[in-house]
Amino acid sequence: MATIYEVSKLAGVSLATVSRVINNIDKVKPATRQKVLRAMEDLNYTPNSIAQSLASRRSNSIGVLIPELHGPFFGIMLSHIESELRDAGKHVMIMAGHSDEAKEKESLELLLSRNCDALILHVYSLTDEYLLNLSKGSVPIVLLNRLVAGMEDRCISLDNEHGGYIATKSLLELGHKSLAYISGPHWKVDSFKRIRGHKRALAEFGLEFDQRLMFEGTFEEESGKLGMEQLLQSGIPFTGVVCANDEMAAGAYNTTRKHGLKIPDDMSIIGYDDVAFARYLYPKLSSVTCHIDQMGLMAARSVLKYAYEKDNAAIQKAFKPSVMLRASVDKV
Amino acid sequence: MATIYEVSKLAGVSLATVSRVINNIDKVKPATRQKVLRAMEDLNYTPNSIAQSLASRRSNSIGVLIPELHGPFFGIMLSHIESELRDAGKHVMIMAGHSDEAKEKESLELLLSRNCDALILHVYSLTDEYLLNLSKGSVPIVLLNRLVAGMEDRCISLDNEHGGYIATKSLLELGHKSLAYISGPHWKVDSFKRIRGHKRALAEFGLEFDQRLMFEGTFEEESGKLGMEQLLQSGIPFTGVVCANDEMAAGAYNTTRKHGLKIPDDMSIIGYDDVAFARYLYPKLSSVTCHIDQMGLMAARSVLKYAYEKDNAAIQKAFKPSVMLRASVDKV
DNA sequence: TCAGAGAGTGTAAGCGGTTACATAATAGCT
DNA sequence: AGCTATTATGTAACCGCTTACACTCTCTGA
Repeated sequence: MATIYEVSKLAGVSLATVSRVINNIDKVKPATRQKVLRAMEDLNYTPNSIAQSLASRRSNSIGVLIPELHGPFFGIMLSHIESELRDAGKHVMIMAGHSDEAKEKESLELLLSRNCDALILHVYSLTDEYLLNLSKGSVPIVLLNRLVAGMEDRCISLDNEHGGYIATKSLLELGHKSLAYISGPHWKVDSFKRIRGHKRALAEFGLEFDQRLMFEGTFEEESGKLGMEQLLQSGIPFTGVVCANDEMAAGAYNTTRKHGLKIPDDMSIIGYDDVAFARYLYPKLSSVTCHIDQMGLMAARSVLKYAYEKDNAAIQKAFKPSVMLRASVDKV
Repeated sequence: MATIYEVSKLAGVSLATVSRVINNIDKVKPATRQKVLRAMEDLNYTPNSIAQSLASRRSNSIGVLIPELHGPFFGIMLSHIESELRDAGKHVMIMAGHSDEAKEKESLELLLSRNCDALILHVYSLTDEYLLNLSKGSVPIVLLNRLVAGMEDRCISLDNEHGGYIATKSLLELGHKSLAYISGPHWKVDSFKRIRGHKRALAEFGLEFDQRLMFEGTFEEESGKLGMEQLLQSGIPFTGVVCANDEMAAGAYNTTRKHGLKIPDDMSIIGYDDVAFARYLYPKLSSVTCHIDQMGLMAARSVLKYAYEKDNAAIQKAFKPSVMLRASVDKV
């Protein structure tokens, strides 16, 4: 790999001038610029971005820490973050935190030690306190799907309580009087809030929450199957089930059919997240759409604003999910 | 951020000694090591990996270039690459190439300029020649889902012709005599090879290939719908359809139902890739599984072998897809 | 007792750039 | 032409770390 030194020698100018040409800063006489470009071309030179980063204490790269690299949810988010930043000439360093405190911390430190200009964090295990403290450092951080007091302007958040509320409400409005709920792990704050919304909707319609119609799943398809199985066997009658994500809803479909029940005639089902495959299911799954593409986009824009002072695009911080009703639900 | 210099001053030793402690190389007297560790702790010091990388010309990071960040396929692959490498203390820099030559090249150069110790490339637009040339450079590269002559030992490849062959064959073995095919874009080599396998299976069973039963889709659900629509309207009778991926199969499900046909009674459908949601569909979608998890794993191991001389795990280079028959197909 | 070996540590020259500051070249004006 | 204000370029000190090499101490064994 050629270095800037070789370029400067070939072009007959100083290191500084080459650097100026590379970075397009300061004025360089057109003729000189040409000589340098020519030399760069001849040597097939690419600046070493590590060296640039060390010297300039900037890296043009944004660290992104998400729970997992797979899954329909994160992929979309990542994809939008990347394309927006790439269009702005920045690039992303992606790491997975696996919802594990040690790993999240380790990844975070690595991203920092790599001179990331900013960080987009979608983390579960790190505490509010830790994040708040981090946000006081010199590297701008943006939080995804989280709202931490004291740094609201850096949070792209989603109102999970509202999501749980509208999911349940949309079924109640169809006349359902008894609903089951398949939730995610209770310790996850997202799960917890959705449940709260569920209860609020029930209360609003004058219905009692029945603990026996609540199943705690894992967000995986298998637990949707299992949950539906247990709910049906409980003997408590219900005409609809609200699932805390689409995978579990897919599992619920499976069990429902196995019991000879028709969707939506005998059982209305609604999911959450509205991932791509919700529309592939038959009947098409109703779901709560979380605007993950938009959230990704806004995280990217926030970074452009806070880390690079590019303040030309509107930024939405707080998102409210909305319901997509499809063939999986019906009047009772 | 504290620097190595401050640590050395606080510990009362030289920079070199601190560096030795950090990297665990050479012998350092236990007492000295303690002093250094103590100082590091006190200053809450983390080595600046950019500087480490520049000085050592190594980065402990592997560049990964894939077509897209979203989609069920790439997510799984990425996920496996990342976890294997992470277990080995390495980390990944991920970029998306968007199947566009300019972007792929640009991303590649960025990864190189970031001192990546090795590269895992899943690219479509770069030519064999370019890749072969690249592989002669000093940075080890591993190719995913591609076989380039002259660098076979660096290729993790998948036999797409065979995949197309077994997909079709599995339907023919069930007694089908007339099959339609919904393919991906013909210019993509993967699509092309699968079609070739399809034709080979037909020939083997003494069946003529009928161009009118071939639809060129885009690998997206919508084109599966559209393709099935056109195929059904063509008037040529067929009892099964082979789809070049699962998304299009999902689309085909949709259209098939709309026409009042039952799956698998009236129409057998098989997909390709065997992504997660194939099992969520009803009836469960038969598919060709590509072992993408394994391919990701092997790519990671190859990197460990070629870039870090870790040669302890077996590496499989060539993969053959296999058929997963589920409820979406039946005897005719 | 002393040379030689080995262990432990320090010195200083990079790695490939950026950038404040100094200096040289040119342009603009009287 | 002469002087100043700009503009263009060069010089050299970093950025934070690694590492070849030199050096200083023990510790052996003859």
